[in-house]
Amino acid sequence: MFGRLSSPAQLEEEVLAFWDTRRIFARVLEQGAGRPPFVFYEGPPTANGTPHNGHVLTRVMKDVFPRYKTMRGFHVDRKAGWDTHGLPVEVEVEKALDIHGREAIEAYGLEPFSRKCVDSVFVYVREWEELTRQIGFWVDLPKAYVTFHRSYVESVWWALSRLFEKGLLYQGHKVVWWWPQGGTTLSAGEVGMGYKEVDDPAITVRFIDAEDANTAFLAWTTTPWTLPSNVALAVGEDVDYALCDDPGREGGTLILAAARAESYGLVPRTTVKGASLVGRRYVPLYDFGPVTPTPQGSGAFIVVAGQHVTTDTGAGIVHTAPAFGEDDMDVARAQGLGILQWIDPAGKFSEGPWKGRFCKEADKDIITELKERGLLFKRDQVRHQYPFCWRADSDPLIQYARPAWFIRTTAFKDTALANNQAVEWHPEHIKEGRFGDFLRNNVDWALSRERFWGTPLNIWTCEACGKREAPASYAAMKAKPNARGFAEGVDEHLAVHKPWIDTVAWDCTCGAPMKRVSEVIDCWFDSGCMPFAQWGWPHQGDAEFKASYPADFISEAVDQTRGWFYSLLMIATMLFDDDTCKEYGVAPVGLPRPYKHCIVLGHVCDMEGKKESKSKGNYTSPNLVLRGKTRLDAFPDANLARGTVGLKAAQLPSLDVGDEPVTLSFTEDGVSLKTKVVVADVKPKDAVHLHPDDLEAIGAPRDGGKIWFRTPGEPPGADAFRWLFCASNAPWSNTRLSIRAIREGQREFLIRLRNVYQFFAIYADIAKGKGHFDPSGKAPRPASQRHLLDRWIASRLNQVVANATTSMDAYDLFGATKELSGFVDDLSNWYVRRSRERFWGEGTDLEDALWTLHEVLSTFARLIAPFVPFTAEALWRELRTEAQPESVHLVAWPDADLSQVDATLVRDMALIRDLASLGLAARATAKLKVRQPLHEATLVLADPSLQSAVEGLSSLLLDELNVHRIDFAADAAKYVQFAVKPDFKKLGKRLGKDMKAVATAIGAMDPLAVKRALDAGGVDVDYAGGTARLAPDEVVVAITPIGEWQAQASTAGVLVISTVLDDALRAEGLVRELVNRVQGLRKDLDLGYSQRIALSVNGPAVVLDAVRAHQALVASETLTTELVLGANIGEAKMVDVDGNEVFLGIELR
RNA sequence: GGGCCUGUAGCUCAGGUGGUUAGAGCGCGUGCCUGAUAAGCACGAGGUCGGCAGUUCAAGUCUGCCCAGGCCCA
Repeated sequence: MFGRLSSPAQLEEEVLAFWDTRRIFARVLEQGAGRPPFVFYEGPPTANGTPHNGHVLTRVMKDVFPRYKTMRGFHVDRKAGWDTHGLPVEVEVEKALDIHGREAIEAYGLEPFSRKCVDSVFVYVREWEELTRQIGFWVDLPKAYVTFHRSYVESVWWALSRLFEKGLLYQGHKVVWWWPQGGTTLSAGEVGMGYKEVDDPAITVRFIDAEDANTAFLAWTTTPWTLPSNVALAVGEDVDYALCDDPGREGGTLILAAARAESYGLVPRTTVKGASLVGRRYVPLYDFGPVTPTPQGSGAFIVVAGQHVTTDTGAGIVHTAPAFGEDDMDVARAQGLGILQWIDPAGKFSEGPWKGRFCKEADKDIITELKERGLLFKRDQVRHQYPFCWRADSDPLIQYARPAWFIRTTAFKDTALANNQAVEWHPEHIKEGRFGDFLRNNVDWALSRERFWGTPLNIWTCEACGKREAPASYAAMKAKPNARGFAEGVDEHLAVHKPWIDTVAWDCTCGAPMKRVSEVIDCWFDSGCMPFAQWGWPHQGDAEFKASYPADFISEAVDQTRGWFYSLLMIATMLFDDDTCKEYGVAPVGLPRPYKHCIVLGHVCDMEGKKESKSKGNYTSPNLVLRGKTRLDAFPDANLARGTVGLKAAQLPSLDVGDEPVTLSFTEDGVSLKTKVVVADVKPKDAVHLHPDDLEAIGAPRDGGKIWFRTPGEPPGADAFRWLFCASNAPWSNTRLSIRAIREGQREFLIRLRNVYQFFAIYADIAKGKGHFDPSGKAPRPASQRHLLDRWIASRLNQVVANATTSMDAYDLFGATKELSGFVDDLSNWYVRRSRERFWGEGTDLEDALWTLHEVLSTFARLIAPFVPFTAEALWRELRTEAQPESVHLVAWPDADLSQVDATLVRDMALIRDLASLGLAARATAKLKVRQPLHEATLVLADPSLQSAVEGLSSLLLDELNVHRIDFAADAAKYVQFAVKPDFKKLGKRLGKDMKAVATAIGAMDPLAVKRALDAGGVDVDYAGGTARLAPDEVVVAITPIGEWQAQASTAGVLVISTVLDDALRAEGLVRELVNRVQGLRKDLDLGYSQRIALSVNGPAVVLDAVRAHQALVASETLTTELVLGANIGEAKMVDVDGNEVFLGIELR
């Protein structure tokens, strides 16, 4: 028996259970041992948040290609990984502990804090593992690498140690968003949470020219407290600057951007280019102390050129205080300006008259003081968005330069660019666009972070002589002279973290103690070390590393361009040059490294095209797609009506349930309640509102709790989800996700395919029961001897195999899936549709049909396995023979057998399908339903040479159109008129400018005459520029129907149906109607597909006569062994047959 | 403000190297078929291919500028 396929969600659970009990994934890996490797790197996700739809996309992509390559004969190791370090982790822990800032964390204790971080990174690991399983992502979770594990940290240390030894690590300043009251850096995400609209002073200040006390530069700022730390003024080199009379100073001159003069009420006297101002010196506003020089020098108090200068606001001359702005710092670094930082980390002035005052609070006094000195030109106020601490919202954040460690990546810019050249990016534009651009503008990597939970920077400094060392491992530290302070009795992974690592010390050669710097590192550096750190290399895992470097394939979303794609490439560029490879016994990898192909994924968006985001709530939980249920926080809301559930407005379109109710319950199998979805002011993420009485009704506490939320109908399941991401558009364009879109793709592909299988299963079982079909036996006939339809579908299948293979080898997923959907359409809407009667028959043709469909389906199961692994597995399980592997994922991807491809047949069949369309359209216009047989259809082909092709396949056309005969019109002119036009593509190249004139000329000629001339070998066209002789293949002859014929036309030709009905045809039509009614009754009675019956037909003579004339047909179509006419048997039912009252009786036989 | 991407039917998307009836699915309307039924088929309505210039015999396709949206940076 061929089993029927379960509903998607159930089918998927069954397949998952099968994979588990039969260890299929493990066996796939075992089977791959010894095969050539295809290397895949998992970009580690972080498990301290729930997985969302974007992660589903990534995981699908990371699954499809390894599955494909496995089936193509490669060994694909798939080591999972978890990203566990970094600021987001700390933030989550701070939230959980309700503390914030350096002091609060230190007060809480660094040891328990780090332990909390470890717990936090795996809070949602079960959700991740469950999603990974349900979506069918095969990845080796038990062997996952974890970035905080000691072996991983020590690999990162090795990398840093190498960079240190090469002199590529240096100390400098990095401008960060700083929370002075908390003494902490905030992440970009945290800064984004704290923007408020505030009023700030906006002042324009005179900077007096050092050479000419009458001239002043005007600069504008909203942070007066940064003025004492000014070191330069920046101008745009191409910007026009105006010299104006200073209304506040007799004989004075002001310089500002010409475009801004009017807004200050100033009239330009002359203008000069910014470039001519560069190098002018000015008098510092204050003198609190010397400038701290940068490595390049300290040429402060000078006019410099800056690319960031705009003339949108202010004076078009930018006050530059590198300690308090990133652009300013960049300029300072580039120009060797030096730094002034008269604000301490607590945000207070460290020198001068305002010493001890909080920076922002000193603004007023600074302005007053400048006014007294005559330096204030104008005072305004601006209302703008300014960030505050998201936890303490009265504390403003400031941009603040902190000492930081850098990697001199700029020294590798050229190599990195060359490396990038060798990477195959999908889509291609990333190479020169987003990524190439980023590399060309490379700045040194700011490596260190003044935080707690991260890989500790492994640099130790001697307190006395300043000597520095960067040991590459824990063991190397222990081997140092008088090494001490190693954590005892602490988890080995924690021991390599703060604070335990901070006590490790040893003696310098000078005898003084060496202690570690306090910083941890950017967690992007962690992830970029993943190719070797996942194996703990070079301290361990030598064979594993060497076998898996570099990667053939990685894939992540586009936001990783500056993240993982960069860290991987830059670290590999710096560390794995040929010399290093030789030193470590790694075969030189050359370029690219460490990845060859990268698919850059677009974002998953809502139906408005907005990126799905947690805070907006404009997304659907993947669980609803996969299993139709998810857990949400329910909050009581007495404003809601009973029986309604409140969601965020943004969630409604994504949920896409329309007016249908959703079902809520407290426990998974508990009391359930159907509720209508309404909009409510829901604040938290993943939450709903519910009336307290409703909460109580389902057994939940009245003040809320976690509940189960179920959507109506069958959930689409993992394969439908995967198929959407594979087949709806190219992976790099954004996907607008909705349940509706998932279901649409599901219907078009999965359900259609499933229907074909169910059809096969029904008839294969019947035939098997009669001993007519045995898939484990030998096929009765080779494919070449079978029916045209069989040969056609085999041709199509092998074409699809060839094309899909080519596409997948080129990483063109979308192209491959388009081939597959096209094939399911061919299979369902033509092969099965036109072959139905063959499956009802018997004998060799039945066996051929069953064999063909069986072969096609089992090959197709292999073809779809990488994309929809569940459906593929279920199909394979039903179709495979005992001798074949038990899982489709243990089988090879099919090879295209081009000897089976009959390209002419494929072309001819396309023509027939086109003609069938014409016929159906003609019938529709004539209002003749298909069940009514017609005498004939007359065909005029645009290309008469195709006549024999049509004749060969005409029986298909006869059946599809229900006509008795096809005529090829001898005199085409009787039915159609001709129109001729040039083949623009062919002629355009030859004629060039004359093209238009020739087209006009030929259009004016008698089409019939042109056609005859062409038939005779060519036509001469006279036009303004002379005479052109056109060959037959340079002119397109189009035909259109003439007169009132029941005709339809396409480029293939014209098809005319005869509309004349006689009594015999009517009788035939009646019989087909009657058969249809009997089949309906059989179905109502739920009769088996091969159940024989006795049938009585009683009614008007016209019906009885018709049936009498076609007794054999009626009997065979309805499996009637006894036909009674003009009397009733059993409980006869009245049916309508074309307006006739007919009684049908059925009894089993 | 900069970079990259996108803009084609009401919606979601296809449309190598420029070539003259711009396609599909969904939705809508009409009709049909069906012993595959959680289906299927056909027909119809629906398009100034974001806008404006330019190159060309010929532009959805190439170039420039603009507009709108998305993402990443500032």
